[in-house]
Parts: sequence; structure tokens; C-alpha cells
Amino acid sequence: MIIGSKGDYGVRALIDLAMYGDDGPVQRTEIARRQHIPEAYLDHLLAQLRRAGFVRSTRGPQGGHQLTRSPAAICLLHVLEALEGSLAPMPCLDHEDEDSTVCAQQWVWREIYADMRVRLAAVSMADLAVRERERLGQLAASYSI
Amino acid sequence: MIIGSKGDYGVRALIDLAMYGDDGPVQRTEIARRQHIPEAYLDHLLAQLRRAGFVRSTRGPQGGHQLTRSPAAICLLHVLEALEGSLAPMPCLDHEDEDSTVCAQQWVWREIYADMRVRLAAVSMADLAVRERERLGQLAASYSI
DNA sequence: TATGATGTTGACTAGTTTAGTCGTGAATCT
DNA sequence: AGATTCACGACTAAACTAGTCAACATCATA
Ligand code: FES
Ligand code: FES
Repeated sequence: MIIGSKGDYGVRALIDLAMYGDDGPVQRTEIARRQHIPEAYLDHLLAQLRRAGFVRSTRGPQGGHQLTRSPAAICLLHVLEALEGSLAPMPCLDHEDEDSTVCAQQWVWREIYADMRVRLAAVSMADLAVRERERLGQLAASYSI
Repeated sequence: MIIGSKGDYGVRALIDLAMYGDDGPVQRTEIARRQHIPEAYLDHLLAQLRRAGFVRSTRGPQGGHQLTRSPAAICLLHVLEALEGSLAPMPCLDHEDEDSTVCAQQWVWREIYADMRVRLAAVSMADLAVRERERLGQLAASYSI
């Protein structure tokens, strides 16, 4: 398992900001409710995302959280790495300094890892927001039937 | 992290059997020494590999472990799944029954996971044994210089 | 300037997983 | 019988995960 609840929740939070953050900050209470994230836990994720530069927060009434850049300029790879640390599927892939002749199966995993990072880098928060809107649309449609 | 020491050691053990198992069973002591695996730990890995049907073990003097089929007929995917359980990078990917509209980022991971499995299924223990022989050759060459 | 809404932080926890170790016992060969 | 080798389950320490909680800092506004 590479991605746990941290990564999943954190990305959902950013998608939420991408979708609802256009008119002022969004409160963590709203994010937590819409995305089904424990509120106290969301705090920590927002803190990590803030430290990583994706989110700006303001306190006090009318405070909340917003993205620091356009959702199209934030890619999934960087977000997940900020939340989960290295995404390497094997420990040995984190040390680039090693000579490439460490273990017979390493090359397979190197390829898989490289491919994975390319795919993740190609997806932005804006893309995910579009998917999410579609998803909500389908959900609403299936309820109304 | 998907693969830990279990998966790494276990695969190394099978490669060892592929390389040195042609004239009779190989003892765990030898495997452990050649592959730098704690001997007591290797026991558990061999037990898992035996239960999964990759290895046959015989006790007593001249006993040891051997592959049950040709190294070319054992693929990395099945071995790693036997050792590590599901290789799914996200928990939600294990439940195929779920409707596909669970979470905005799931599709990316589905693609990555599918790709990963294809790559792993394409690599056999025989392939890895070849790599390992090359690796040892290079190592020997660099020492002799 | 008092008040309440809101975010910030670090300490703390229970449960799970990882990476092993150890000891006892069972099978096999000579 | 005795030596060798595997088999298996109990046990452990350390790390990680997914949180919870309480105390504190900031800000808008009346
Ligand atoms: S040590 Fe990294 S693949 Fe074996
Ligand atoms: S729940 Fe699986 S990707 Fe979000």
C-alpha cells in the first residue's frame, strides 16, 4: 500500500478547495462534511498542505482555506508526495546514489515507479475537480431515478 | 511502500533456487548466505512459498528446497502476491465490486495498478536469474580490476 | 475593546504491521 | 540411533497509521 487515508483525504480536500474556493476561503468544517473526513484529522492534513505551499489559511470569522495557485497548476504527484512522503514502491528506489547493480528485480520496479510518476504528474487538481463534478452529477442522476 | 523485505527476500530466494537448484535441493543455510537473508526469517518465507506451490522441500540430510516448476513458468507477479498479499497501491482498489464512482482520483490508480501487474506478470524467475548472473559477473569483473 | 469564530500546534492513544528471533518437534538418511 | 535438515507456532520490539483532544493564536466586527 502506497497511499493511505492521508493521501486520499488530502487530495479530496484540495479537490474541494478547487471546486468551492472561488468565492472566499472554505472552512474545514465544510470540507470535512462534504468529503467525509474526520475534522480533527483534516487539521493535520491541511497543515501539511500549507507547509508544502499548496494552501493558504486565514483565521478568525470568515476565515478558512484556499489554494495558493490555480488548480490546473497543482499536480497529483507533488500533492501525494507532500502528504505521504516518497511514493517509491520499494525502499531501495529512494537512494539514487546506489549503483544500479544491487538486486536482480530492481529494474522492473524502477520502470514501474518511473511510469507511475509520469502518470501522476499528468493529472492536475483541475482535472480531478472535473471528474468529481461528473461523479456528483451521476450520483444525483441515479438518486433521481 | 508496496514491497518490503518479505517480497524482496522471497524473490531472491526463488532466484537462488533457479540458479543453484539444478543438482538437488538447496539448503536454507546456503540461500541465506548467498542472498544475505536472516536464516530464521527465511524459514517463514519458504513456508509461504511452499504453501503457494512454488517450492517443494525435503527434510533430513541432503534435504533442502527446490522449485516445483521451471523458473520460466513462475512470474514475478504471482510470487510477490503470494508473499505480500495484494499489491494494490490504494486500499479501495481491492474491492472490484465497488461502483467505479467512488472517488475522483481512483481511475488514475486503477490505470497505474493495471500497468504494474502487466509488467510484473511479464517477468519470470528465469529472466531474473539471467539478470542476477549478469550482475554477479559485473561484480566479479569490477573486483578483478 | 470584548467576543466569538476560526485556524494551529503538539501531546497522546489504540491498533496494526514489519521484521524478525527462538524453541520445540518432525522427517529423513546412513 | 544419531545427525541433519526442514516445519511451525509463540513471542517481541519498533515503527507506522489513523486518529482524538486540549490549549493557544488570530482575526472580524459590533
Ligand atoms: S533490493 Fe531493491 S529490488 Fe531487491
Ligand atoms: S477512495 Fe480510492 S482513490 Fe479515493
